[in-house]
Amino acid sequence: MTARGRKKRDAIPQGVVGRLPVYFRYLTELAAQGVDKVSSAQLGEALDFTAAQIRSDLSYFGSFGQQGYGYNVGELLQQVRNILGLDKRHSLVLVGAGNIGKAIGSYSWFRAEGFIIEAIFDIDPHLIGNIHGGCAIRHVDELRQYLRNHPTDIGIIATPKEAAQAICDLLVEGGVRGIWNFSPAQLDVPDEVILENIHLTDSLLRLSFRLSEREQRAEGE
Amino acid sequence: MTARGRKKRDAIPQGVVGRLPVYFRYLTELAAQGVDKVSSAQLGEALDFTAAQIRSDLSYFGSFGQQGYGYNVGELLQQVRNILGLDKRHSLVLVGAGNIGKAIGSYSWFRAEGFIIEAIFDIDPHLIGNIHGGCAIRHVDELRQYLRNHPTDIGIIATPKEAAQAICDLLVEGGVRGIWNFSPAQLDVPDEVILENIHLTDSLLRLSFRLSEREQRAEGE
DNA sequence: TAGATTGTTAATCGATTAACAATC
DNA sequence: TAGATTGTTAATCGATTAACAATC
Repeated sequence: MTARGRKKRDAIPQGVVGRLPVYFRYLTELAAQGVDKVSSAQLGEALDFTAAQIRSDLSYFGSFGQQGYGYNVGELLQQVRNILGLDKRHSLVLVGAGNIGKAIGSYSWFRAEGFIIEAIFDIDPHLIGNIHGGCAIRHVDELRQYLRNHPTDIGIIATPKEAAQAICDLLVEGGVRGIWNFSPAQLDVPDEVILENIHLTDSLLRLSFRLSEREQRAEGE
Repeated sequence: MTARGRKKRDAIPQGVVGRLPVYFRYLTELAAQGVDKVSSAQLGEALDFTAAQIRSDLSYFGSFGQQGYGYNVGELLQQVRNILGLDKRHSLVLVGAGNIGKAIGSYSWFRAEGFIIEAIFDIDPHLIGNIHGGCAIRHVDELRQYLRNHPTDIGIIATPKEAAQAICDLLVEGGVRGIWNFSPAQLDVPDEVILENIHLTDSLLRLSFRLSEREQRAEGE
């Protein structure tokens, strides 16, 4: 089966999807430094993967290198950008204008890469009308109507846990194709909607686990 | 090899570590609902894992169930809490009091579970002295001295990318055992320090990737 | 006791890596 | 051309799952 053949048929494994952004970040850095050539061995060294894994990952999407040379940084970066969907503009709505919502809304990287927050919603009457990053904050009651009039790719959920599923349902009903969830809730979405979670507490618990694992190992010795 | 034998010897696989916080979250919910019994089949159904995987995961740490009955929710939750290290208090410092830093600092869940932010640092003179969550913000120049006087378990990095590695080095030198990194930087830490990243941009890129993957699949049909 | 469900072993599946022919 | 490095195949490794004896 050819690489191109695989592209349309099989789903890309989780592991590969997880590494693509890492490649993107590093290639961006190399490009900024003016490096114009890189081999899979060099990439592997820098990112702590094996060279074989990098070549294997990239081959899911095509043949971007040249035997005896390696990869052209600018060209590979462009390919990875396209693979990640950064050649398209994405429209977003942000629900929840609390601390996390504000932090997300003010991250300029997103906008620079084509992820445009078109509207912000909150339930707190005191916040309504405030301008945040060029966006007026609207009442969450307007969300349904807004989505009817403004087709939206991605809904960001930055509400408390209790509100998250209801907001998620509204977003799905309103036709978003992806949900970026910052609440600690375990959300239910239909198969056709992509759910990506940032579970801060899970992350801290993994860290905590590994700390005690280390401790116990140290004691055991 | 017995389960208890494994505990001290082998490292716990990534996958298991990733699922433990999910078990913890769901068991907490069950306990709050007053449920007192649960089987691996029921857990699997609710969390979308196989029953065998849940039993296998738990068996790394011991035998917490009873044949013919299942698991006692309260008891299992307590065990998982201990496994995750939630039976210990953890001291933290937060570096970076911008939007993300403020969001993290105001998450009350952390404190409730024993993760206490003891000090906050920033480089902006305008912020120094401000009180945030009961903590005065100090200048980052004091970080080294602070860590000398206050042994600290975990350092949180919520600075811009450019400052992250330098802060990381200071934290490591100051003796923290874990780093919780919110900057987009790819940090270098020595083997004995645990690094846990929240890479927001990677998360958004994974979502973006899966959206275009879907699109292309839809077109292909 | 009969029914249910654990903890663990063996079988399966999938992902990673080593090796190498192809070729720049 | 000789040296280097790709893309891919086959071998290896590890994680998941099915099955079941043990037993509450």
